[in-house]
Amino acid sequence: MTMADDIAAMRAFNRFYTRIIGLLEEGMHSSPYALSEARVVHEIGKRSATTASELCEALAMDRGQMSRLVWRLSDLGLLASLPGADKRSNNLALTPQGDTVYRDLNAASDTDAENLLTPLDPLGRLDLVAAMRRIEAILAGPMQGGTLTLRPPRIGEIGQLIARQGLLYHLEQGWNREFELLITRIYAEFDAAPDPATKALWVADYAGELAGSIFVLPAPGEERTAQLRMLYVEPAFRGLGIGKTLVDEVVRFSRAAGYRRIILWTQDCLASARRIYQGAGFELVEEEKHHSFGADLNGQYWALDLQ
Amino acid sequence: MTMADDIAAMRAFNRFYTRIIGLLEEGMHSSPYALSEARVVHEIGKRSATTASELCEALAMDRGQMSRLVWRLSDLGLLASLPGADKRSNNLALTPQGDTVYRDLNAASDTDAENLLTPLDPLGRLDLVAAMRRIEAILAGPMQGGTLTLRPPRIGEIGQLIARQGLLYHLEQGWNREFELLITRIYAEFDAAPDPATKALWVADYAGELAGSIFVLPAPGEERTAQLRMLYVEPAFRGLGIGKTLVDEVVRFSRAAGYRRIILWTQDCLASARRIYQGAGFELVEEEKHHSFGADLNGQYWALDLQ
DNA sequence: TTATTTAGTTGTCAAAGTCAACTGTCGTGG
DNA sequence: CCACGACAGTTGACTTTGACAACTAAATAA
Repeated sequence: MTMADDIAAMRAFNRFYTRIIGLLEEGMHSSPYALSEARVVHEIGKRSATTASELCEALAMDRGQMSRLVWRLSDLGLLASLPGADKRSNNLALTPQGDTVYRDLNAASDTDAENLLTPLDPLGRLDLVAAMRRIEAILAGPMQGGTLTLRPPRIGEIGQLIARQGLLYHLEQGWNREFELLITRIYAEFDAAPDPATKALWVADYAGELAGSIFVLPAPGEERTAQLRMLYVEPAFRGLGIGKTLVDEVVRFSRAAGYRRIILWTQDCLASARRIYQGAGFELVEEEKHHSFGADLNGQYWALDLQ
Repeated sequence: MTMADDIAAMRAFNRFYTRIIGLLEEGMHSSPYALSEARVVHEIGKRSATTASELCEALAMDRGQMSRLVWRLSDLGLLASLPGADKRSNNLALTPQGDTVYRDLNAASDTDAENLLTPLDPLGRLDLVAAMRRIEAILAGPMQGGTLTLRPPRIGEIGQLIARQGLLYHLEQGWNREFELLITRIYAEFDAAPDPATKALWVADYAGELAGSIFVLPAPGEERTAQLRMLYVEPAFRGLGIGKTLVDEVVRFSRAAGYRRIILWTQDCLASARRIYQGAGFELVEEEKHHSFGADLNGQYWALDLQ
């Protein structure tokens, strides 16, 4: 996929979605309030109290226009402006009537959105929302206020983990489909491994997006030793401490499950992973050159003794 | 994920993307042409020749507005209107100067889009474009003019196939993660199977979207017998003959590879798949009740003799 | 033939958006 | 402390956009 193709696809989507947004705004037309009025009411309702200049900022509107809009909405009784500490600006808030208008507008927008969603089958809805979330996450950059939760994988996410890691290491490290095959086997083995009390897989869920994962299971042939595998963090969510959280969780779980030692295998080209292992107390046990996934690699065995 | 969550996510995306589109249109401001003029030039350039009413239709504009716009653009020398067979309407086309303006506007829009794409890492770009394609495919419904191609899977697509089928059959049939585990193993086995001349996996690519897949490999323990597995078509792309195309390709390949017989295993609850197998000449060999994937199922063995 | 639809033009308005000048108010550096 | 620049908001004058209706002329249907 070349840059020109990407640009063409993006422009096609922009044209397409401009129409969708146009359709949704058309719906607003039936309300007695103009679009800009509705946008202002919505914005104030969301923040519950602001100043005019903040509204200009948020809605990308002219100050003059905003001034007149505030007047009109105040005349209509939807808006109250009390002078604040700073006598240059007024604190704007919705009156009770304004609040009902806000709710009405919200309800109308909700049904508009619902009308787009209802004709879809459940899978389509799931996909649509996931794609929208993804676009936001990618274009807005690492979100500020997301919450991180570790949870077991949902159905379909094992496949996603395989797909993402196969693609990711192909792009970042140039590894070929041998690697995708390997991790497909690894995940199949994990699922097939017997005792659920000694193994666990966590998905890092950051603001609803799949941001990373890790799993741990008994190391083959070694007593009371756990094997940490498949640590991975989405590029878009790096630098948020997700990798550390995942490894810490594995260590916590392994202790609780009665393991005495955790081992792992990684490659020295994966620098940020190595830093996380070091930070968690792992120590390098052995190194070994090998040729895999179409690349010359330096495999590393790390271990952590749990007292 | 409830409907209310989906609606909230969709509205959040709409607000977000309204801003993005606003930013892109801002870029247009630097050009000497107004937004509506640019849009008309772009639309005519795309179709190379049209009438005013078609433009109104395509751009959702008022006829009066369009009439004046056409006049202005004609005055500026960008547009030529020759009377057509129907003397009520004029055929509109860009003059050479109009065409250069069209190209300039296009180039400007391209760089605007490029500016959004360049800060992204390759994976982010890939994801973004894929997500945009997906939204278009879902909201626009089955596209009319897409081309279907069968091709080998790209890196990362095996994982996608696992994810999609795991999720799909969970939603449609209520199957649990046992099924996802099974197909993870099946794909791992396929990849591990030895001779590449007797096995093949196809991905159905419809207009750039992953629309379905299938694979074939030697049946274990039976001489010169092929096993067809994992036929699947995305719900959004059903009714386009993709399933039939995939099965036909398997039959063609199996013949060419010297197989004498193709067998497959399916469940009777998968009605549309059964119809495709019947259409390709397969015959039901045996049925067997079993409990798998958290459901009571009726497994069916089908076979096709290749003369 | 007449009636109706379709394509396009023109006039009139209101709303939306732009620009610049203007009044107060705030905060800071000399 | 006070002069000055920055900031919040207002107002006037303007352009652009969009919406609606009345109109002409050609095409099409009854």
